[in-house]
Amino acid sequence: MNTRKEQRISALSDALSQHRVLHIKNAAQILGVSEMTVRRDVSANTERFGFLGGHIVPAAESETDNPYEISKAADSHAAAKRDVCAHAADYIHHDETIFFDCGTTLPYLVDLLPEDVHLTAVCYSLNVAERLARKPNVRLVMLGGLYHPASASFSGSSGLGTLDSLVINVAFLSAAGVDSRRGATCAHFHEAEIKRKAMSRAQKNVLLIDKSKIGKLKPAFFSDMQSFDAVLTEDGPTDISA
Amino acid sequence: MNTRKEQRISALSDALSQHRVLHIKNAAQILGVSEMTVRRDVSANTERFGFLGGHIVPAAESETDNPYEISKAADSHAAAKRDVCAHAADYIHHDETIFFDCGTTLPYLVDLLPEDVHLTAVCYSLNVAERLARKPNVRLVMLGGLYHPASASFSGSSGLGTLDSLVINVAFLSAAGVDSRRGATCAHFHEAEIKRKAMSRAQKNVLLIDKSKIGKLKPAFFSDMQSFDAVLTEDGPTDISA
DNA sequence: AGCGTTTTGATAGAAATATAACAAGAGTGT
DNA sequence: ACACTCTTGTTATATTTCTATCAAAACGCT
Repeated sequence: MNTRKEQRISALSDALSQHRVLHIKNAAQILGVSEMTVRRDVSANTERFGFLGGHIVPAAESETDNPYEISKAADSHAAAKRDVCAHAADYIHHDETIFFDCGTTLPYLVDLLPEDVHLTAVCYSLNVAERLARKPNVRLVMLGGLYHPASASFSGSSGLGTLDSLVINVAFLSAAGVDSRRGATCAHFHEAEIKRKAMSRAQKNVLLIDKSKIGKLKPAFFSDMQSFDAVLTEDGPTDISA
Repeated sequence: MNTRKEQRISALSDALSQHRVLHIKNAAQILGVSEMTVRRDVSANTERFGFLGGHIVPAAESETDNPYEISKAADSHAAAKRDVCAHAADYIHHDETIFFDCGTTLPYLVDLLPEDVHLTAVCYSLNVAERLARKPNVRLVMLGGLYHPASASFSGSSGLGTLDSLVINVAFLSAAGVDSRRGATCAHFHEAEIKRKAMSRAQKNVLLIDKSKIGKLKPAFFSDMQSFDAVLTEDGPTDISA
């Protein structure tokens, strides 16, 4: 069975995968049917398509139901993270090899990278890799392994092995907890392992944290504070031991 | 300088990275300004934001100008690829380890995977990994290395080494060219290397191609046709040597 | 062909979004 | 404080999108 309707759905799906969004008018033209029919097709297939204004979008894009409950906290955290990363620009130079840690802070740093900066980037997080892959002048090296959804990162000996063959000029690290006496900690042990190895391979280690992390303690230790060449918060370079 | 406007832009950016789209009303509420101001902010920052219906979306999402010039060819290719993948479902069973090749066909296969199928997936392409990572019941193993934008895939000895430690039940492979006498070929040598290794580790090798690939020849050879346990096209299992 | 069902297109009215113009307010520098 | 500029909010209007309804067309079945 291959009804007309199914054919339209299929064609719609194709068109959408090309243009990421499609105006109903265009969709109607493409499918050779009326706008009304397009509307009906889309609303009958909410698992695949969604509406947004007068446009058709892939299902995932359509607006989440939560009209407004962005916690002020999460919101300001994000702003803080961007501020933190703004200070990191000073440590990035042309033609260097940079290690990007996983976590929610580092993606902001990648977004802030100028389009024209030419560098080799090393990462082990899907989030970060996606963004780095879009930069035209970045040579991307990814450490693979087993995927961990919680941090969108990979773990495994092959990644650690790859690090052994790399010279890293600067490593940008994040931490879920930072304490002047107990050092930098994160939530997962596999992350700590990669962080440690990356730091040992790097000429310069820069920790990027928003201030909310200071004083916190997480299960996986990966470095004492002395090992960082700089600690950047939203206020710029900061001395944690103080 | 950190004007009110810049703060809003920043906050908008944060809100957008949480919800992928944002209705103007909600944005106005979040930022504590009028809808008119939100509109002005968005239209003043077309590099970062776009409009879609009454909604704000990340810049990349907003509709491309081309109202309709989807080549019939490209269009039917996409449909063909989905059709090809539809036939592959028969080869996927619970709790097996599946290798996913890179290329433009395989992402369709991932999209077609049922949510509830539990399997270990091995891949070496960013496209495919992103999609696999979204599947709740998939344990993802990614082969890392140096990134190749042309195929969104990675190459390197660490990935090959990882394959050595895996047992693969089924490998789904793609090819840019298929010829009954000269075998399966692809555009890049680093891909061929991975494909060969993956095939050698797999109990079953399934080639997924749309029929347009038949008779074509590309620079990098990776397998003769006899080595495939099945060749699937949009017509289902096909005998290429015929 | 004839009948009932389903699908499609057209229309009109309601709701939402977009644009423009103007007034009120905030910020800057003298 | 004053004049000036820039930013923001409000209102009104035009345009677009949405929903519901009904008639026409296509389809399936006997």
